Amino acid sequence: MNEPPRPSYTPDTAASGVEHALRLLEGRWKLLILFHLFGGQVQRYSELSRLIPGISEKMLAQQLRQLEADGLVHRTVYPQVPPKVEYRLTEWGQALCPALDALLGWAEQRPLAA
Amino acid sequence: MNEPPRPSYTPDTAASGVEHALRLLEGRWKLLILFHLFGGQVQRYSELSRLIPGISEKMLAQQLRQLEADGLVHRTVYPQVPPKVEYRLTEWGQALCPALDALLGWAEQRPLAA
DNA sequence: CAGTATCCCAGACGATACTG
DNA sequence: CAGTATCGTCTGGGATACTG
Repeated sequence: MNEPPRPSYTPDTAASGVEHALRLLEGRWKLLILFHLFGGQVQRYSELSRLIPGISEKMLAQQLRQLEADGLVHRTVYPQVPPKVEYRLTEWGQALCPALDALLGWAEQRPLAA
Repeated sequence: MNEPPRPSYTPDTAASGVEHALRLLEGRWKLLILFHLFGGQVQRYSELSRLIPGISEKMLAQQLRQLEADGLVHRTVYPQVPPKVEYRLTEWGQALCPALDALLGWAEQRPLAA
């Protein structure tokens, strides 16, 4: 039999690191937003609003601001009328893709309901 | 230059999958608990309570029940006095380890404060 | 030892209206 | 178009006390 996977880090150090990281992704909407920006996609505010049904304008704006403040998303404002704002991932934001891919793989391994 | 990583899945399918998976890990404590069970570790309630400073008994019990209901943690009750209950990860729970490892790697890549 | 029960609060989230 | 402002609700989580 094979041993269960053992993390290379210690629980204490890892906990603080991942916990902090997970904080940045918390909430109902952030992952959804990020998914629509993966692969270098550039989206406008209204486009994201359309792509994510059910999100309110308040939440979309709020979550985008937080993602921006946390360094995951880059916001570009074009000073024109009507206004135009584009969102894209930062490099660090893009780097999240493999991790979420792994998480998705895990989700798919889920055994049928116990 | 290299292209940004492009997920193999579409945002729509992936979003529902990862979103659902992330739901199981939501909250302030679940990751901490899981970390202390990785590598096949078996812990008692009181031990977890000691290992995770700041968690209230209510939250520890509540989160453990949810992890159990979600199929991540296995709970063993020894019918004796005083009571003894042990917690360990299920196979699926152990399978989460690489994904969190990836997430930790991402967290460490974080650029210095913008 | 391993929990439950109860009360309480802050913040997450939603709906709607308004604005540069 | 891309947001803010305001209000109300719901739930995650903390503190404390009690129990089989």
